[in-house]
Amino acid sequence: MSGYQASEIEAKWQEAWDAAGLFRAERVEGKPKYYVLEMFPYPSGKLHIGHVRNYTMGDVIARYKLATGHNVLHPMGFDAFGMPAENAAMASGGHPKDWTYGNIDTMVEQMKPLGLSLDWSRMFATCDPEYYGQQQALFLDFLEEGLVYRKNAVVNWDPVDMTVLANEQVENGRGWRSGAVVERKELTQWFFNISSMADELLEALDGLDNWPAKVRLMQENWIGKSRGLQFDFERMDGGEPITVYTTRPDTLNGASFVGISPDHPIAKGLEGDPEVDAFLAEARKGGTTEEAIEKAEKLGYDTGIKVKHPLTGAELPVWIANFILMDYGTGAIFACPAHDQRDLDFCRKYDLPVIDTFFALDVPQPVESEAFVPPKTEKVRWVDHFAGLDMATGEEAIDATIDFMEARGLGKGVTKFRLRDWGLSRQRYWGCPIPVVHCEACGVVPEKKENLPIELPYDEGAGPIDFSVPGNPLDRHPTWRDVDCPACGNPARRETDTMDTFVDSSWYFARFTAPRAETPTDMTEADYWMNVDQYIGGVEHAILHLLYARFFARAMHICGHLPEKSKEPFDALFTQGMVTHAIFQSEDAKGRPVYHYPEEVELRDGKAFLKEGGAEVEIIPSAKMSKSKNNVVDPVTIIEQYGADTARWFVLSDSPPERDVEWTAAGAEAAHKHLSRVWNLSGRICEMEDGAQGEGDAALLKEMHKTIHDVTMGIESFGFNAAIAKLYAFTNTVSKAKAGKAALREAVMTLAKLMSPMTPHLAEDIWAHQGGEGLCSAAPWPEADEAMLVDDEVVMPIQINGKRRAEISVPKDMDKAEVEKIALKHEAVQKALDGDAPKKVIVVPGRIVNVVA
RNA sequence: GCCCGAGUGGCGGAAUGGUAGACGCAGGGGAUUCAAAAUCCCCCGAUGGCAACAUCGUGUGGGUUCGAGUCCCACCUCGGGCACCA
Repeated sequence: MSGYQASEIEAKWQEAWDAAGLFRAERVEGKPKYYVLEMFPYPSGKLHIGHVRNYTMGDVIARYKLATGHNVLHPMGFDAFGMPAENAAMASGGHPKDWTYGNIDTMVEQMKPLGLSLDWSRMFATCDPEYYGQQQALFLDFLEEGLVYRKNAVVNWDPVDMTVLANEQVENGRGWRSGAVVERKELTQWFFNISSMADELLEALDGLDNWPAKVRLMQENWIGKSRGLQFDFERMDGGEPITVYTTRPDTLNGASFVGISPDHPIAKGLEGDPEVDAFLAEARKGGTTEEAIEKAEKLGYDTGIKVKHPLTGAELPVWIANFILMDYGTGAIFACPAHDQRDLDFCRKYDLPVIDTFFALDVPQPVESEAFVPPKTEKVRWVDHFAGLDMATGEEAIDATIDFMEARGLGKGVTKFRLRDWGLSRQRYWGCPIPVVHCEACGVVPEKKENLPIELPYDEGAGPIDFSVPGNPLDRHPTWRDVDCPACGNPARRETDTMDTFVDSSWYFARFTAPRAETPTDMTEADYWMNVDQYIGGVEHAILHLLYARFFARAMHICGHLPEKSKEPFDALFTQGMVTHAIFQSEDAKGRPVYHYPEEVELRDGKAFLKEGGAEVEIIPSAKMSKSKNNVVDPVTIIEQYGADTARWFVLSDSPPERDVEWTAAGAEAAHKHLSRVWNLSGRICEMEDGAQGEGDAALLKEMHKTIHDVTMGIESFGFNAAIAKLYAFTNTVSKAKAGKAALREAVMTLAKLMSPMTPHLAEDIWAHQGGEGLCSAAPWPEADEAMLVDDEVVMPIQINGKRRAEISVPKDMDKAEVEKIALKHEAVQKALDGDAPKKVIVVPGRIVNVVA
């Protein structure tokens, strides 16, 4: 035997699985199904080791479920629309479509050698017209149900390039290409009415027991349900009252001004005044992200308008402030600087009054430069509170205030959500066209379904699809825009905006259940395969993607494309960490950083040296892989060097799956050595003489059952690293066991089966060598014998005052009193007690004894 | 700025509120070898001690508990998200 040759083994078994059609998913009524899905990749060009980890995790689950008798659906596709394809076209010419499909081919080619148990027959890319045509059909259905509508919203506007920018294209408030200061500009856009489901999406989080608590919490905060007070400020000049919404009505006494958004109708009404225009222009500078708005310098403009405080009758000025969002509440607030840091900074800057409305119980200090913002559950002392409160918490005061205002007809308790409607229009080429037509006579007209898909124009060669000029090529296309109105037949213009790529990824999981259907889904298939039993992906998608998909599933149910049970489409969610890698960095003569590829570097005693020249380089550990830092590990290289099983084993072995894992060459080497060890072990067992039982048979069997139990639990609970640790330990046990051939053969075949979800090729090879029946991948999962899991004797540590001082070995079932008696007789305990009686003795059966002296 | 996580030996990490450091890497010692590679065996948190053992030790500071890596409060550092990156 020549040793473990991964490349030969892996190709051979992949062919065998293919030939057996092992991973082809077909609906079998009555057979329990299991749908495993990893978030599908963006076709960036090359497979990343992070993908390998992600898909291996899903594969472990898929293969395990196959072995436990499930009909497994494990599909793969590509999230193929998006900006990088246009950026590539901008940088080096070519067409986004060619770039994208080229990348998909490469990535599929790189993915196949990993031996993933995927049903490749179901593969699609979201840029396939067959897919996005169905997405257009969904859009039309949503439109009919009132789930899509048009309104104005702000975008990042580059005033030099005259184009809309993505947040990513805004760097420090400036356009990435032009360098011009970005402005916030309003545009009419399409919106999904996700806020109409805000309460439902919030309530349903409670039912998602198999989602990480942190994701549910993040979504809860994002939806941001709040109860507050909505009320009017009368204008002294008799104009339309200003309606404000506040979540802190209890601080109404401390109001020092009323603030309105630069996009508020009153602010717009003042446009034309050069001073106002100048301020609004200034206030609209910068990007649209909440982060940019929060961090921007707080600016205000006194409109000169005065309003009357509804309770005190005091006159308050109305200011336009750049940090007030038109999208949240009513776009108008009252500011209470004493109890809000942002308001306080603003008031100090513009010399507005600061009025304390409550003080801490112990030291009543007036607010100076720091706002007093205690938790809403803390009792504070109120100053002349209108509802007659003296000592009360913020929560109590808020309720009392709302009651007080409602009773007098001055305001209304209102529940609002932070969640905004989902703007889906993108002024870009490489996305799903929005299937509507603008007609002068008929207005916005939906396309007829029989005209779908509305395909993107390809226009081979140079020409209309040109990215050397800023803006959307569809918008300047000479012919694509021109259509006849589907309603009246007169000349009209096609909508040139395309859909947000989040739309593409909001229903692909449903499409996988019937990827070639002539409608978005096939209800028979959807009813059988849905829901996704286990969804796996990065935490970075905790909010947007997962919330949008939840909305889409509900919307699809309303339109009859998904069953009721799929309103929550993902039964269980797991969020995995990234794969990181050290950066090897030195400096050039001018002190600029130079990054070295891992293969250029040699490691000795924890230090890194250049292979060429031998100079020492700095090691920066655990950095996110990035092309510009030269620390990307290419899975293809790893597979060529060690094989897919080694790569799979390594990415699962060291770190817990939800955390980042650091790729190290030493770790990969070690994983490969271990797999060789197992392979050799199997070989040695094959060559043994038949016959005699070994003295270690019973002990080996016992360890085997414990390992089955631990590994099974490990896989079920996503503790892959811990499961692998048990497999290491069991390998050591088997190789040291003084057992007969039959027992060893059973042990190593069990080891192979337990390893098969992680290292399926190696497992298959060992299975065949040991004469296993059929394919290892198709063999049933072993079951642990409960009787084998318990030891008759247990070692119990004895603590004295919480510190471990001794241990005793007692029968497993010995009762507490007996254990206590033995423990107290122990010399260490006797010594500690020094003749006194113990104050207390705690015996936790089978675990520990603690003597309090 | 706001929301959510994470922090344990030289390193990756293990540990239903119950013996902190399983398992792996690196390192040290030994066996084998003419020698090396490969392989196999043993040791391996810090400090003190020949040793038995003792003290300290899970980012920092407090707290709850017979007992805290685990629960609570405050803080520090790093990571994710902030609605047009996917």
